[in-house]
Amino acid sequence: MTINLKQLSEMLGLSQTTISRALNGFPEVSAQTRSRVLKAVRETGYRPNRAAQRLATGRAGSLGLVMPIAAGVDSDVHFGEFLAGLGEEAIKHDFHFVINPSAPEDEAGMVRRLAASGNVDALYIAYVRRDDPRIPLLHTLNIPFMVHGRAVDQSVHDYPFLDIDNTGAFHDATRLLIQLGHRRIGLINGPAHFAFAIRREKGMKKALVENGLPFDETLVHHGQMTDSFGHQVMERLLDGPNPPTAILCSSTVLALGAVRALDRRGLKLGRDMSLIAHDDELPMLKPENFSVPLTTTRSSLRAAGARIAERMISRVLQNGDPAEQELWRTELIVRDSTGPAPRGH
Amino acid sequence: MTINLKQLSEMLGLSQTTISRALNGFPEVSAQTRSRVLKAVRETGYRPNRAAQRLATGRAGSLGLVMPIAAGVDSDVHFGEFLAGLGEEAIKHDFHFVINPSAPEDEAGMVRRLAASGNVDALYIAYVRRDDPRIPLLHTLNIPFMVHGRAVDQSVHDYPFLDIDNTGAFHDATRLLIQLGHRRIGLINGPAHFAFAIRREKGMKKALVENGLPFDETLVHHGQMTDSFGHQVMERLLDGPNPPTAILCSSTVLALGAVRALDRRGLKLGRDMSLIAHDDELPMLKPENFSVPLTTTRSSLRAAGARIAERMISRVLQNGDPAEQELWRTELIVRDSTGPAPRGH
DNA sequence: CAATCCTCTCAAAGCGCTTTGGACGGCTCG
DNA sequence: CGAGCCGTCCAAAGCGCTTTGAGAGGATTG
Repeated sequence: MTINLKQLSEMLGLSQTTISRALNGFPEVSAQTRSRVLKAVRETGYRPNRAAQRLATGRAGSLGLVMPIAAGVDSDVHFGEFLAGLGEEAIKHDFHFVINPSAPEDEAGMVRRLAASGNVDALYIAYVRRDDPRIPLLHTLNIPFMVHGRAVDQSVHDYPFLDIDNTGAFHDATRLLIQLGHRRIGLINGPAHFAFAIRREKGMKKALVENGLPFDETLVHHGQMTDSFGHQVMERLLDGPNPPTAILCSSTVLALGAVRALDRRGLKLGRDMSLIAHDDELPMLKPENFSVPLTTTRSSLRAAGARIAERMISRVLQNGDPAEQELWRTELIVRDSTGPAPRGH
Repeated sequence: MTINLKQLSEMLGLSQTTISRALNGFPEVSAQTRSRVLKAVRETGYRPNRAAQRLATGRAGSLGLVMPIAAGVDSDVHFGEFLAGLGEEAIKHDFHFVINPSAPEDEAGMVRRLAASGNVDALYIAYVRRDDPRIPLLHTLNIPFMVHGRAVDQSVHDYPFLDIDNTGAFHDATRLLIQLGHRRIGLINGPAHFAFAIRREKGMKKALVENGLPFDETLVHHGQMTDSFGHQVMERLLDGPNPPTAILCSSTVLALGAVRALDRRGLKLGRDMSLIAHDDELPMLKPENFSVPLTTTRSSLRAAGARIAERMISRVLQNGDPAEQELWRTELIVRDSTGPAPRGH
């Protein structure tokens, strides 16, 4: 139903070439012709067919991402926030994104198919694992890509990524707790196979070791970043033989559950228990709005999304970014959920 | 770098036609040839170029959605959950989706462009307004579409949608509160221009009227569905001259903030104040995990996403769905956040 | 044994765009 | 005045696939 180039060219008595050039800003079209074309486009509502455009040019303004999904698997709150950042930037350059849902176990296959399908200009991957097979795979695939995060033990190093300094963040947070006199510190972390979780644990461990404190594995728990998991772990820790006096949480969502467990027992945050959470700046859950405002390590997930889109797009448009690697430091924001360790410990 | 049909056909000494047919399951290819082709495909990693496929067939297995986005606008937690449902179903049919970010004020324009661009087979719209201009627009656009929700005052009625019975949900919830003896009931709702918010308010009003109770506008508040807004409204209501004894919340996220306001004042949920929230089944925030488990009107957003994908795909594949309209009833799940109205009221 | 029917394969057209390699006037310049 | 140039425009090729219409060869039929 929608009009195409050929029809438009017949209407105007011009060649398809001229119209194409007029639309794409080539200089060899007279001003008069160009405005005639633009007027006709406005009136007819003509839009170039993207598939044809892509076939002809090899690119069509789209970023690809694979979204891990499965019937039983929970969706991730952080995904929406990240997408918002990505979109915010993409819209400036008239890019859209193609989301391919994929079973978690087939992510590598989906990446490969997405790249070969030829309908994305660049690829994005996240939820990086320790030694993520997708990274070497992408290297062989000959398509621009960006990694959100970075692998831990891997021979491949020269790939473009944006990551936050997870180790540094949790190192700093732990050090603050130690300075406040805490000796037993718990960690409620994300799933153990994710690189960010590995690094956060590492940062915590490092600070403990630097200060001559033991690292107690029983205080560390990995799982889904949900309210329920935070609650469950906190309960378990409090019921343990020798509960910690401070807790690190990998997300404010986990903190939500953890705090609830404290409330239920009448324990006061910042006095009976200190807590520092990592804050991705989810708009629906602000650390300053907790009953006791939360001390956090802060880094905007949305800003990361925007930056990643920016870099992918500039690579696609050939404006550089030769495998640049970016590591963002997080901010340690001290609020009321941290306080001196209770006596008797 | 990736191999194409022509190269593959030369490798095998077969025509492109035969390979295409072998791959797409046409009967007129001998079993032997077919398996030879499949073997070669496996070995070379050949994938048909989607853009070419789309150009040739007119379809390419993609659903389009526009995502409202802007620099200052918060991302919506519910979006990710919905997307999960959509993806879960899409993957079964090897569909992907194309997300076009759009400034909220240009959503109609983006819908039009997306339809004309020809790179989606069907369109999805959500965040329906009272009299949403996108619906009549889609009607003229000659592309399959699905509306999540439905408009309120609109001359156009014959479009395919999936909606939940928002009026019924809040009617039932309100009736329960009235039966428990509540006379003053507050409502913390989503943004006032959204159809779902309008219907929820209507449902509440209806129950009040049916029971001869007055509808007090000062107890109704509209805004972003965030923790902060829930908290802010609850504080304001409690500080008012004649506070309600029960509250309806349009989301568990709003309830989160509202409950926090109650906790801060030492008010006990289910005793000093009753609360019913609408529950979209966000995995990160379960009503049964609140300090006092929440009574809710429940409906799975994820299931809605899956169903919408299913219907769009079946329309694209010509398997029917002649403008079918679906209205899902919600379940009223009674937990501990509702109780008899306190005496003295 | 010729006529017919399958079975399997192919060449070529076409989807809607971009881009290459001219072509055609009207200028300027020596 | 003819060579060269510039400003505009165009015809046609090509992107990688699907699909139409046909053909070659072998099997089946009367």
